[in-house]
Amino acid sequence: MTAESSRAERYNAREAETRWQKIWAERGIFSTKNDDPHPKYYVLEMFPYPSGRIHMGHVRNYTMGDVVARYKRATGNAVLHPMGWDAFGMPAENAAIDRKVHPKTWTYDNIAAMKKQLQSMGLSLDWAREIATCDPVYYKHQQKIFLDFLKAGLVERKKSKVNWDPVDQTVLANEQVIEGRGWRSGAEVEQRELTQWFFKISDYSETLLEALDTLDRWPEKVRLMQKNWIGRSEGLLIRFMLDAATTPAGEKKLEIFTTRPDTLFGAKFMALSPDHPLAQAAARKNPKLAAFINECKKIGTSQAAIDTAEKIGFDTGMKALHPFDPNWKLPIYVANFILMDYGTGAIFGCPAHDQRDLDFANKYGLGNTPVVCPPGQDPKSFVITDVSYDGDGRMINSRFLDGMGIEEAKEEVAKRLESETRGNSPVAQRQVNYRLRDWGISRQRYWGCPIPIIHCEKCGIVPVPEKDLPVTLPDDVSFDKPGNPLDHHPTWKKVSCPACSAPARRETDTMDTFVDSSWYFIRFTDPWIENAPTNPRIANHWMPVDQYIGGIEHAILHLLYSRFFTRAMHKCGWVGMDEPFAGLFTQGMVVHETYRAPNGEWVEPAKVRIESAGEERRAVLASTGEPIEIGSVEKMSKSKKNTVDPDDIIAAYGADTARWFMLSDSPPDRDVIWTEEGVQGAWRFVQRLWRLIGQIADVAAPAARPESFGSAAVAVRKAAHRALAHVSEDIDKLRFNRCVAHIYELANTLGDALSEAETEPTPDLAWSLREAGGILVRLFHPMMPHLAEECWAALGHQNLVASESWPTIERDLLIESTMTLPVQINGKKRADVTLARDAKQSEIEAAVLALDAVKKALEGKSPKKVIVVPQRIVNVVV
RNA sequence: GCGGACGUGGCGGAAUGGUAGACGCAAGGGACUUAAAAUCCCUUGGGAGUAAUCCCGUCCGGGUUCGAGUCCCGGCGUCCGCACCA
Repeated sequence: MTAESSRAERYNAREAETRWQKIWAERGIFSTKNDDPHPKYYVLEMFPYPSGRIHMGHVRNYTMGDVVARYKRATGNAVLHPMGWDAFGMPAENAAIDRKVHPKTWTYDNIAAMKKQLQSMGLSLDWAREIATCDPVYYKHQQKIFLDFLKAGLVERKKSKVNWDPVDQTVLANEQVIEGRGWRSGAEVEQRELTQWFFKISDYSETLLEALDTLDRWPEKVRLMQKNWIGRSEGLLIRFMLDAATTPAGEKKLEIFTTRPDTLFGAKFMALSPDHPLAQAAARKNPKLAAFINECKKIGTSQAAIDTAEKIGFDTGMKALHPFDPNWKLPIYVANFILMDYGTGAIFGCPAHDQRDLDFANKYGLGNTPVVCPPGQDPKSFVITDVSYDGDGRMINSRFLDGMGIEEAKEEVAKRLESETRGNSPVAQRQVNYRLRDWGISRQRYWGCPIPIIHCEKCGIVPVPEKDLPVTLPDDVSFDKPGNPLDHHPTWKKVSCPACSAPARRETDTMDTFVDSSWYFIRFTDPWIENAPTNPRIANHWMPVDQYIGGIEHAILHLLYSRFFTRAMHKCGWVGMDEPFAGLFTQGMVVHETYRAPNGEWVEPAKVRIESAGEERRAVLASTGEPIEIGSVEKMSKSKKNTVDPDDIIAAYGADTARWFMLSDSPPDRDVIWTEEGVQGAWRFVQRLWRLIGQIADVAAPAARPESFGSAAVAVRKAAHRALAHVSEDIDKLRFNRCVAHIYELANTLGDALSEAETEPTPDLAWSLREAGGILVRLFHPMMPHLAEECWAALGHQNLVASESWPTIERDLLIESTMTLPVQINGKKRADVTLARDAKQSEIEAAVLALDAVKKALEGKSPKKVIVVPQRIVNVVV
């Protein structure tokens, strides 16, 4: 075949990519109209924090989203695919402290730089909807939402123990403490008692938990993590009467929460949190107890200390009466391991069936009585010493419960205690407890959304009137002193009370940045509306997000907050649904080998040259040839210097190569190993596609579809439509690595077909090659959009492939007229048999039994059984 | 401790209970070239055999099934999440 074309031999990605990006922008093909009548599809990737430069994780995330967006557009949807900036946060303030740059300047410079980088990736984003959360135009509405939540009873100000990050000098939510350390600073978190603003997420514990079952397009793993985080447990709230002789006057009863009321006859002691009111009351009369409580508080300053602290208790001398036996008195201890903010802050201890209670009882000589006997165990010989038993069994030593199963016993105890009253209240009631705590949103930092509240001596807490929104951050702040710059500002916090005009103080805490990201996806639906956070009609049109893509690290934090926020905004009328993300996909990380010089220093991949001699693979310093040790494959990080800069890759190979490699090989939810060889492979394929399409463009094909097709043409057409069917299905299921494989297969097939056609191909084959080439280009367009445009133009099309619709599958071509069935003998493959597709069962059997291999195996006997699975396989059992 | 996921060639990985290893990478051999790059062709799970072909093979041990990488039971290993939650 001749290829004397004027077309460039090699595809110049740099030149072509900027050219096509410009054309897309000029024609505005990615801007989405809110009144587009096509079925809506909202695809969203988690918006980035503007740290300064994008990293490979962003490239992977945004490539996946872009594939979905372009595919959905091609299949006839109105696609909403916006981008913005999670722009408030500590790093901007750290930059201000370290480099004397204003957080605003730093942030907006970073946004500009990163936007340019994202644009160089060729993402089909609607930039007209761009949002920065640090923009007063955005946070004005967030303040309005805060005030709405306040009115709706979803905001609370309360004093509580909070997680204090001593490095960032701010409070952190429970979700933001990872292994006892601040999620951003890594500093050991301390416990402090402060007055804070809280969102009452715990009001929604039950719905947040229950609705997880409806999120069938979320990863099981994420749903499970949220379920565990919400931590529902069902149990019984039991009121123990106190022994009047041993307790202070006025204290009559002690409430505890238990999930094991069945073990009530195994009780040996009661334990109170050091913060429990009864403990506090007793301490006022008992200096030794007061000293003990003080001791507990000292230990509990850092999370690490709590983890390692020994379980200690103090016998208060008080006694509680067993609910089923007023003569049975249980000693009441104060113990350091009882949490005040779970349940009632008090427990009854059953040492035989709870390891922690057993450790405590053994330490203080309280003994134990087993009340659940494991199946097959003789109750007389069942003894607990150091290991408690928490398994199933039959009740023993438990009076009227004896012989019952655990569940039966729980029910019996509940029934009896519910119907019994002491004073005016029942002895017990069924209760559900959650581990989930309210979301503390106060941050003692500057670069965040101001909380629109004024503190007045006379009027107390006064919301900022809506006409005064936004409460904007002052620009003239100083970062010289530690602490909150807003607090140090000479005038900003001094205001007059909106209610009584007296001098008052502005709230100087700002909101947790996770508030900013809890509703941005709703704002994207109409980012222009000025007088309200949302236009509910438009929000309800686009929401929920059909496909959300981001990292697994947000499995709890951002995703749980957003689910809460959507419910709360629903309550306030800003949106009409509870769940923000119908589909969620969590992508894996980008990892890379690490390299270490002989002096122990980490070396950047860009400075390393890999040399392979046969099987061996070794690394040297590119500049000197000095040998370098190849270390383990790890998440790209600055500390190990194993990062690759997307800019460098795009400059060297183009965005399409980077995008293609990101989607190849690894399943998208697993980690992908970035290798130079892999990028080279992707780059070679880009060039190969360009040559292949060039060759196809040179084929003289008839304009009209031929009447009939020869076998070579049919083979080409079948390959194209098979690939089309596979790629369509695989994009739908986000299996990009398989899409890549099918595109390779089609390219291989077309390459082979071209080289097999020795002379100029027959008209039917030429037409089929053109058809297949056009399908191929549209198939790889979502992954490599610039190359696809270039190829589409080379094939003679005047329009943009980005606006072209997805090819239509000709189903007839997927059906073979003959089938080749593998023939097994006793489950092992021994032969193939090719038959007409519609061959009858009896015909298949006859053909199989006539095979030499089968005859040989049968040795003249008849088979025990012949299993024919239509279209699949035949198994002969001898 | 509790909960979950995973374990397939030299590597990344394919495989509705139905031909294990698609596709890519790496490697080896060859063609083209003065040479290199680029490109193209061939080989590539292990073993036996000139060959046809046969045997073994999806972490280990059992089981269900005509048939198991896939389902069930029991181990081992790796990774992740939660962790004084009563």
